[in-house]
Amino acid sequence: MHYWLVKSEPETFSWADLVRDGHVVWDGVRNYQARNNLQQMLPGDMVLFYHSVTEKAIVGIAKVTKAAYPDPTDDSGKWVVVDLAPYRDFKDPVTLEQIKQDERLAQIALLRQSRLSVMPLKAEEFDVLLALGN
DNA sequence: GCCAACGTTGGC
DNA sequence: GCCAACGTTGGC
Repeated sequence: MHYWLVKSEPETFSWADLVRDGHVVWDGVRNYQARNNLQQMLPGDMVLFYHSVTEKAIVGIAKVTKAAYPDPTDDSGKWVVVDLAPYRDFKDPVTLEQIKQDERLAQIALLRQSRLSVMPLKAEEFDVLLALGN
């Protein structure tokens, strides 16, 4: 079991959209580091869902339902997607501000590499965020 | 709206 | 292979 965090602008695709649809093909990733992370995801892995730009908060937990396969929106064959399904809502969204203020999360990739859209989380970080989010 | 941090592109 | 120019992301 591994833990991950993905970002999405809620105006483009929100947690509510994922809950409504029941699943999503996580396509459009065009960054090598993000792709490498996608390739390591396995079914059952937990994925925290972060709303960037307007909300700046983690709002729910998704699960990987299908491991990496070629991105159908890409002709070059270089890029991959995974399938995600909603798993749990965060009762209390965990804001970027909260994350910054929690010393246990000082090393989180979200803060250290602000532009990365798919990143791994340590189990300890996941546990802290889960507790904050209820 | 601005800008820092990065990633990519293309000329040399 | 280097690096300047440019584009994008995302926080502020």
